[in-house]
Amino acid sequence: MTVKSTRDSIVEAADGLFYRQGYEHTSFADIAAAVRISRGNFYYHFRTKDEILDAVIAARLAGTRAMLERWELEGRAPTDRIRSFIHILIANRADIKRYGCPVGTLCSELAKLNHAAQGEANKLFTLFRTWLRRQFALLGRKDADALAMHVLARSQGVATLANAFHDDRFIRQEVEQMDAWLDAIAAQARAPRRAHETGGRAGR
Amino acid sequence: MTVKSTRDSIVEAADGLFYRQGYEHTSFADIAAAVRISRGNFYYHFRTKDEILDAVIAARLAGTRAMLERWELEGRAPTDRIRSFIHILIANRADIKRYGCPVGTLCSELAKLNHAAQGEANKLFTLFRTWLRRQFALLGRKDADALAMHVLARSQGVATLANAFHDDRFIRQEVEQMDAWLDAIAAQARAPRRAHETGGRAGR
DNA sequence: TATAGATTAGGACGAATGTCCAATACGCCG
DNA sequence: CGGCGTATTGGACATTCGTCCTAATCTATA
Repeated sequence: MTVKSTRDSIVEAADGLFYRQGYEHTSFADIAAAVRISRGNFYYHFRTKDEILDAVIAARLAGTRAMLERWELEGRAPTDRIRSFIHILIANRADIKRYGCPVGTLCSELAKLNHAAQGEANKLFTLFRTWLRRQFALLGRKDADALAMHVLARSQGVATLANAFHDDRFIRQEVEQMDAWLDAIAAQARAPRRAHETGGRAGR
Repeated sequence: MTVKSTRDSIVEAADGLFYRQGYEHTSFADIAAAVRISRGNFYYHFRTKDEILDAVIAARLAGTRAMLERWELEGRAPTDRIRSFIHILIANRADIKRYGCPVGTLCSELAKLNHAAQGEANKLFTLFRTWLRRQFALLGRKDADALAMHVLARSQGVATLANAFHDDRFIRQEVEQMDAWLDAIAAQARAPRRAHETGGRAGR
């Protein structure tokens, strides 16, 4: 890996600042100061703030895709892979407590701003959604999409509350529950005849 | 009810704008225009933007307290009351799809701004949390707080994803699941000896 | 009606913002 | 070395922001 280009440095710094301070609250000056370049140079690479946002979202999409591919290779069973997803709540708990979920908070902010990049940002969610859906489908679930949305939603909720209450134990508690829930799904996949036992359309 | 005072009109308009556009993205001029008063008059009632935010949060806290008391009176059994909470997702689904949860999005934004009013805004969550906890405690649950946080988290997650995907069916689906989950809890409350059957520390 | 206090209007202020440009420095190839 | 395209600099710009002040208007009481 060669030396980072200025453009990449800008995107990287903007990414972090957008996450920690929000998109609108981050100024050109903030990013330029973080990269230690002048605002003029900044303008050479990106003509508008929206362009930076587009680049940041594109970078996040690429990063997410790479991460999902990694999980796909590392996890043998689909349940292992889904667990990889659930456990980012643990791995990133320090940041989540302080800044919430990078995806959820960005999409929420852009929705309020009615920003043109809303659609692109939401693709981050879609990426996780389709990936999770495939994993559940591999477990033979007809309701794979509903399950994927369910896992996504619970993770989002945990992130939001962990952010508000700065509560570490709560995160672990909820992750434990989601693990148990996932175990039940895995058990159903091995003995599909008794799937009705746990009730609920989405396999709870 | 007499004519609304100017101050109350300001708080009401600011409340709506903060919800729909976000706190930072809403300017003095926006609020003044919504109330149809001059910025000078505005300044007479509130000297800083933070003061308006404080007033809006105070109003929301009062409104929430009143709503919880109403639910307390209307619902005979604790499960009925908890269901009242869950079903605001349905009642407010139009707004939630467009702007997310008023509490969650405000707290998230203030966290990123590292705003002084974070603590007050989080009290909105605490209000729901303690109220839900009491309901679960009335059902004889030792893990009432964990259950309260669980319900809160799931609602937050549903709101966030409904906002991102503008999905109505998803909301109904998840509410159905939460209803079923609540029914199981109610059944356990009636037959507490078999509570271990559904497993999970938080009574899943 | 006169007067004091509360309310409203409209504009001024500096700071910060996103955007843009002209001038300079750098690095590679002839 | 000379020249050319890329990269970088620092500052100019109009606008908007939150904040603040003064003058005018309304309202109620004496």
